[in-house]
Amino acid sequence: MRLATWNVNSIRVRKERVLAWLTVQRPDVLCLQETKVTDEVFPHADFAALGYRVALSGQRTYNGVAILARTALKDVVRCFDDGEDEADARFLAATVGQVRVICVYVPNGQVVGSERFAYKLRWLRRLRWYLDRYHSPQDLLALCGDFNVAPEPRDVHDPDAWADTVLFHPDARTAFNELIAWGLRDAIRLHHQEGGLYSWWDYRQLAFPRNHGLRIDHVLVTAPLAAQCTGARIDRDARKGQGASDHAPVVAEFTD
DNA sequence: ATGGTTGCTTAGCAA
Repeated sequence: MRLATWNVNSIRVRKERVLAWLTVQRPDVLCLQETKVTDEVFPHADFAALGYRVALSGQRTYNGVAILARTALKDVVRCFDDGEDEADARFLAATVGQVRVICVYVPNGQVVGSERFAYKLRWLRRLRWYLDRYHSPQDLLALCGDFNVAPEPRDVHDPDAWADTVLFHPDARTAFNELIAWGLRDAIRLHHQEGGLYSWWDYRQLAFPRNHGLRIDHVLVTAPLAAQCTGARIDRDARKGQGASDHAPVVAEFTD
């Protein structure tokens, strides 16, 4: 199984690029974030033509997540079901084959100390609660998406400069680590230990050509799924050129 | 210290 995650920053603007990427990469599962469209507007037919089925939790203007798969998507869930009001479409889970796939778009947090940052930390804790409540670390489970957290200094081009920002703040890293501590492995780190592997580059200041990036998009897997993980990579090429998302896809491979 | 870019929506916000 080939599993990928990609923050596309508007499926409307990125549709042709995503279709072209699917045609070449042929993942079995693709998790999308920031689709920015309601479910009625999502271009189902274009993906169906490439052989993909779709599970959606969409929203106008902001957020929006989707899971594309070449086989059936079963037992679709769209919220934590923890009793809290949730206006944002940031969570989507579905079973593909034997694997439970969870697609998340973790809140960015905007500014450290803001209400949005508190919401980000709270959201990560709710995600941990969801795993405790509905899953076991022994499940075949992949938690994929844009976490808006770079876990370690080697995941940030300039850790000192980014330490006070929402993407690399100690509180965000702690919340992320508490999620990992439930029983998850970072698919990229199962296979690559070097720094300089980034999944997001700001549109501004020529950040991409300078490789001023951060690794904030992740495929996190339970131990049983980690045992089946034969490789992982970030497709930096997908960030190149005009009309690219500011994120690159993360791809992981598993034996069946 | 600030700005810079993109997308959605139309001047300002979110990222």
